Amino acid sequence: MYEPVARTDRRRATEARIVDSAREQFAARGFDRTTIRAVAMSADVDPAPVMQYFGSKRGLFTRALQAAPAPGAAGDGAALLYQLLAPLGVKLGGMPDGTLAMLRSMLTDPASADHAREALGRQISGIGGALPAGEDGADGELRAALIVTTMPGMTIGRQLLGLDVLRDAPAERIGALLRPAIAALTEPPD
Amino acid sequence: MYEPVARTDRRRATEARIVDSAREQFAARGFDRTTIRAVAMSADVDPAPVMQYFGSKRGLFTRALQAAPAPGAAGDGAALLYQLLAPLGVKLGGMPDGTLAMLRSMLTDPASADHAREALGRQISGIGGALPAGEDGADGELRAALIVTTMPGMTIGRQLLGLDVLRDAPAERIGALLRPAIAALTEPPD
DNA sequence: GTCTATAGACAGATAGAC
DNA sequence: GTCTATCTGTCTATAGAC
Repeated sequence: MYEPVARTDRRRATEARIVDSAREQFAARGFDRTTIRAVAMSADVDPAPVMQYFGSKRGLFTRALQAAPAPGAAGDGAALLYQLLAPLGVKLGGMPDGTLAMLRSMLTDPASADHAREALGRQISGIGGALPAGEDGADGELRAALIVTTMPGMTIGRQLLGLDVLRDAPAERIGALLRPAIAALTEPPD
Repeated sequence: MYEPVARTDRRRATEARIVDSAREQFAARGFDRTTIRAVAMSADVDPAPVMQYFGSKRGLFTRALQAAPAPGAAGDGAALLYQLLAPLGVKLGGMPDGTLAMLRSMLTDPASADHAREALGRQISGIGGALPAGEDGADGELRAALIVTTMPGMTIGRQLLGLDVLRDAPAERIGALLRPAIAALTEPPD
């Protein structure tokens, strides 16, 4: 009761350190191969408190993902162009660790797959709604899906697999090359 | 010595059944979450012979991948267009299980990552060499990489994550929409 | 040759000492 | 509140019985 603030602060700092370490490891190794023990050691704490704080390994994973802003679903036309490029990871030269953690685990961990499906689905709906519909009934959602899936494709090649050609290329160059391709998908087929 | 053929045939048939089950499971769950036990049960054999036949879990995984033809590196111009579309999984409406197994595991299993890196690298080199170089020195390899990484991106969305929009769309439609986008990447920037 | 039984390792989670 | 020690379960891999 005499130093509640200091104690709470220490606790918060420790939690933050654990979450940071966890996010790095989840991004680097995926959910399954990341161990509570390794995270604790990296954060310089013991494994027991980690369980105490977050309840379970999955709880820690969820917290690590939450720290990174989930790709939103801005709806208006102005946000469209931003949505086309920013999520591609081109602007910042790389996706944040939280997103990488989700991408890394989405193919092997069902919960991560659900998370990814929902996040990508939101992006597809947002972009698809803003795309002009083709006269032949071609709905924009499919074109939006193809645009959106370009993000994980390139991010996987560039950051997760580390393909030399993609990793060495400056972000602006990639953006410049990608822009006309995305534009082609934006316009309805004739 | 009296029925060597029949015995060998039985053995071959059993091995084939095991490899088929393994390929399905590796494609569905990835390397880590696939267990020898589950594969054996699915193939209706006991786990012990599986180890006897393939030496290790990794050996079984390798065999399961080998069964599927690795994306080749055909070099001439005629193969280029085929390389652009066939690996996209559009033609056949889906990638074979062996490829899905590799894709599923490449983000969490280092050996699978190496395999994927090499396979994609071959495709990039093959296509990049055939692409016309830009006058500003923009090399074709980067554009080839962006073309090639479209494959895992779309396949992940369509088959591994199972995004509704992509899964429900007919393959020809996807191909038709993708063609102009790929064409935009094929031509050097001005 | 095929299968039962087990060894050995390592994970997540928990209970109790300090 | 923090950590040591342990429990429980699951896996790969191996050795030995039939």
